Amino acid sequence: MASDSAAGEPSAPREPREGPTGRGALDRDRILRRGLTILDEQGMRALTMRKLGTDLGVDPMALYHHVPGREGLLDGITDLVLDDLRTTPGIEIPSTVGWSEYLHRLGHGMREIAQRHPRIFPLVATRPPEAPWLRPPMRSLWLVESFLSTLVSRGFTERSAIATYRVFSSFLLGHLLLEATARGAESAAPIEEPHPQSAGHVDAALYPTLASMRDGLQVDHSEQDFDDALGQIIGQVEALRAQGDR
Amino acid sequence: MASDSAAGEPSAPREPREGPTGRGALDRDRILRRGLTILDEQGMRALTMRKLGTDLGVDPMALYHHVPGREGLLDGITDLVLDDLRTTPGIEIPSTVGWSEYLHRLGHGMREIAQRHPRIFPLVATRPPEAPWLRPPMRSLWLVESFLSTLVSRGFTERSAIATYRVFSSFLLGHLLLEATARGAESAAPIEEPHPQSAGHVDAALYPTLASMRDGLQVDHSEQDFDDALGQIIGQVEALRAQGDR
DNA sequence: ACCTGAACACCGTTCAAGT
DNA sequence: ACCTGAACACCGTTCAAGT
Repeated sequence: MASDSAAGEPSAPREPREGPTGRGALDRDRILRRGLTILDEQGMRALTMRKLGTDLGVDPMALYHHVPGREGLLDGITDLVLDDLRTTPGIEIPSTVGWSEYLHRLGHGMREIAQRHPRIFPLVATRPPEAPWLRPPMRSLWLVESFLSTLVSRGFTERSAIATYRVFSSFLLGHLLLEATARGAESAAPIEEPHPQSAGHVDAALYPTLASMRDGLQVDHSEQDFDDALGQIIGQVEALRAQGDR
Repeated sequence: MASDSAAGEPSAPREPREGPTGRGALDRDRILRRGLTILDEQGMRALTMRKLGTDLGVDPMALYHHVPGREGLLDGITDLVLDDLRTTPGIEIPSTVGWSEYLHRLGHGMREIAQRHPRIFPLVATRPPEAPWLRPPMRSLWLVESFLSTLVSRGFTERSAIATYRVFSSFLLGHLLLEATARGAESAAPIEEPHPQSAGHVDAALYPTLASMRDGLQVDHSEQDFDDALGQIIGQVEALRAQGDR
């Protein structure tokens, strides 16, 4: 909910400025947030340095004074989105909860972000990571730091904390990415809709099983499925923790 | 191994043609395969309609007679890569193996694809799915059909087959995508290398836990980790199957 | 210090014209 | 039927010039 304040209609937030090009009108944060809402509303291809510039009432080339090109803009937006996790209760100050509650909140906090920004979430998995040497690699080292230090302070050995990071991160990414692309494709189609009528039709001759199971396959249990899977993973982690260093 | 025959050096397969622009020189498959190797070797941004055209010794605009634009080109390449699974033993003719062996082979077959094409694999998760109504959505319906029909023929109920599809697909995607971005970032950097010397350095003041665990975090256990996780998932599926319809 | 405007080197795609 | 070439409407980015 925190970041959405900047994602509303472009009506009110223009007020405090003296004009579209008033002094102080441009800074990195304002650029990033405007880019974020364009991405949310219109998708990847609509986010253009030139359009973003004119959108902010400024010569497009002025952006380069605050942001290191388009690539850097995307990285900045991705980090901005992930930053919302910082204010999630139980992650902000993890010392108040046990490790399994921490994992639970982290999982659901991350899921909320993926739901809020389905068009952007794939970037979290796809952007070049801040620490490429990390296996698996990750953007936002602060998140990994928080993750590991929380587990260690709860009695995990170094080894089991690392194993947990690996199990948990790939689980989370897989689940949320699939959910996000489902939602992204759904809310997509600003102009593009390749098969408007064939949508949802399955050729029963080619794919008999698929066709007969169609009803079951299209029901959306994602909330329930996610929670089940999260529980499974936490169970696995419990086993990891119990066997400690080996 | 099957598709690599076309992805190798451009020495032998050029023979039957009379010249770079000889008649019949251009067809959809040749375009897709050339695009695939460019993507593998030079990454996303290097794949340009214009460059692909001249690369094939043809006016770039000729491509549009065989491929519906760049977006369609990417979809075609993604499908081409996934098609390699069709020849994987145990998936080609699944009736010869049990369900757990099938899942095992499917998992490892998919992993091989992700390893072979780390720059392309993210597209599998990211391209608009062929069946958006499917939860989770998926490209290549044939794969889902094969998956479900195999399970059903091994005695899975409809319900447990669907549940298995959900558990398995998100597991597989998460693991392989993280591995692929690791490899992709590694083999990337054709020109771009933002932090050549800071690479691998962690600020111990900012991230003390990360810094102290560095050695353990950078070891690559991915083969072992994948196999372990695959085993876990197959165990979960066993439980799903046993409890049948509910 | 920050913004501007022209310029450069590209893109994807359409379409009339060729063969 | 297939390929070509010019054209259109865009891109990201650099850089000298303004204020």
